[in-house]
Amino acid sequence: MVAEIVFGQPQLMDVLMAAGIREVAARSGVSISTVSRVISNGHHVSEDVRQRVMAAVDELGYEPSRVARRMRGRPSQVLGLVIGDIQNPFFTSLARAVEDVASQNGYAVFLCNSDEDVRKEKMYADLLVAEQVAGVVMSPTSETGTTCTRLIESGIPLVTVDRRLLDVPVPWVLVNNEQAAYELTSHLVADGHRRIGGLFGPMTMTTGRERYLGYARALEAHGLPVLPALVRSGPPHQAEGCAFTRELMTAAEPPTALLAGTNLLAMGALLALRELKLRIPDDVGIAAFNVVPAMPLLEPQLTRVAMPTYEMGRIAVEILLRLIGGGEAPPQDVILQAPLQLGTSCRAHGPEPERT
Amino acid sequence: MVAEIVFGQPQLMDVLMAAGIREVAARSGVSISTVSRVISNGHHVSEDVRQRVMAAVDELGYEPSRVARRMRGRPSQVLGLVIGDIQNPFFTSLARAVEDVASQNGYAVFLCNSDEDVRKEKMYADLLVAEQVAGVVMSPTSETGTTCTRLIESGIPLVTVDRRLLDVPVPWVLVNNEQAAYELTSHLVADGHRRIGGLFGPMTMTTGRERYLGYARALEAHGLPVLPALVRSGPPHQAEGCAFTRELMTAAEPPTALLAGTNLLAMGALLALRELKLRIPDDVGIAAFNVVPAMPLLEPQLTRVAMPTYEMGRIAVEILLRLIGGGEAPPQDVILQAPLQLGTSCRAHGPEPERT
DNA sequence: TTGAAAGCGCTAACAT
DNA sequence: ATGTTAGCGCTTTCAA
Repeated sequence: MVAEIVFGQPQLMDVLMAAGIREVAARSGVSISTVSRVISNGHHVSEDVRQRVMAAVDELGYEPSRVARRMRGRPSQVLGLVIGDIQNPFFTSLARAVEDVASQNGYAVFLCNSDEDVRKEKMYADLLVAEQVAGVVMSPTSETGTTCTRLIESGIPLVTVDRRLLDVPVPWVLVNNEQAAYELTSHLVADGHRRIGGLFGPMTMTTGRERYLGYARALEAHGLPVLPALVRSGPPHQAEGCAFTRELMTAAEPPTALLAGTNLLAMGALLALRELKLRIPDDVGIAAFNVVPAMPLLEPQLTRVAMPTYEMGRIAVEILLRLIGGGEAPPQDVILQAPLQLGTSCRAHGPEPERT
Repeated sequence: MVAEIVFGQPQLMDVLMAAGIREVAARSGVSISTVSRVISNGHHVSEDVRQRVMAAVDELGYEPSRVARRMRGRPSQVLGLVIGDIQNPFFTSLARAVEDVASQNGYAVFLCNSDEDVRKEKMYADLLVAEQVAGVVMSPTSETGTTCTRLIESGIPLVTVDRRLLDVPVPWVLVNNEQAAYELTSHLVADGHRRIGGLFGPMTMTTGRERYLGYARALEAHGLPVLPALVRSGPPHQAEGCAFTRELMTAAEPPTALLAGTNLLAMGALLALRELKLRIPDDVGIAAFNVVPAMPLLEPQLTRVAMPTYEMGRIAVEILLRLIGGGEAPPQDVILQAPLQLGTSCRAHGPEPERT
């Protein structure tokens, strides 16, 4: 009340220019350190002063500069998210989870698409250091943490999702890839398939390798051979899913079913099968990792393991925040289960193909 | 060469600790201001010194703190992207474009999901001010720029995409919504439909209103009445698309075709039609704005206008960067065309429904 | 061409 | 409980 009169009518101008801590101090008649105390923790300030300062803050629409705070070594309120491609539905959902948990805790997040390119990933990792982010969630392109050395040296907490780094001790959040692949493959076998093609991501990544191992282990467990001719591995994109499927299905002895190791490989496979006029599941069975958003519209429904993408993102950030807070107990690595969901895409065949 | 000897062997330690400008200065035997000049613009430094400094930069793995630079009022290398929901495929594609162009120009981008919630949008707008971002791309939730006042006062350039702000002069990038809706509707009419239902986003947003206007104008142009009973408007989500479609199709006099005003409304409509066991296009025709990623897998292919989402994002950032650079010519608003793509989802009906 | 010094907006010792 | 002061890592006058 009184203050308004004492300080004349600078309101109009002050509101126009983004006010700093000094303006707030002047307006409430205290020093800037008192203002800092009020807005930082509120300790060691009389109620009277607190009120006056908060009033000035409101009137001036003051917001402390997060940049200046970071300069003072305060943990910044910013996280980095490094993923392959936000357009991959798997990462889209993950990103949403990360942003949700981050914003709930007052953090903003940098979106970084690596395109599975090590150089771009390193560029972003270094940028995040330069931006002094408080922590990073990453789905790394390579199994070695070479892109993250500077990040790690800087002491910035890092958590990986979906994939692991093998040479640095970084907490991770994954699904049980091998088991999920084992279950999917076993399901196809139980449905009567004997020649099962496998489409996988690169064997240089934990995901591709582990899923392949689950596939191979399942075949062996059922006394079936693992035929290299039926296995394809490469960049986990739609184009490769298409190409691999065309190759496999137009070979002399095509498989009777396919296991698609990622969502985009599955998308590509479905497109190729349509192009080849092969019906699902009559001509070929298919089971897949992960799903696409339009899943409910597809006919038939795919038998699949549903990746807990949102959960993975949520948990990763929670671990990260604990690390940033200087967590007491060392945060654990986390393995989530990816539940098998039955569709109608791999109906049992007879041991001999039925002639029509 | 010489420097390596002169300065002993601090390499090991220096590399471990993230080096600052001081370490670089010490190592190259110059002052920090010289180092700054070298890494900033390179002006007014002798070639000899430049070389020495760059060598030290390399050896120490020095990267200037982007935070400290921002403190000095330098335009930061950070953009903000405020969208409804990264999980909406429309925004996913937009975000990818924004990140692409941004990273090509050395910018990082904050991902901000507003959930079409004015309060969350304002929270983010203020946060972006506090982070001193260089500019913001926003798809605003409201037609009034109330959430952006502080942003605008701070002089941070803003460009809106897909939607416009009516009360503040902010450049925008849109598609010609009214024309696109007109074309889609005309197409349905040409295919023999007389009762065409319309599903739209909120009429409080430019997109919803303009698309409704195009729909209404097309009906009138063909001598058809605009029946409020056949029009629904609400949050442009899948759930509403479902609910609206159920309402319309189970009414006493259901429409013979639907116009879906957004991608998620279309998704919902397709789900509801499947649930109601209505076949497309035999039982009901449908035409839609925008597409879903799994579009190529859908049967039948939808007649639709393809939103140039990536283009919109790209152009928005280009305008933004020009504004940040203090562009000479005032950047124009941009209207993109959304091309009509024909599918088989609205096949002509006879004037009288055929009984089976 | 180079260096010394001020200061961006804030926080955290250290005084009072 | 409050104020004074010294920086955080850089850029940028201003001198030399």
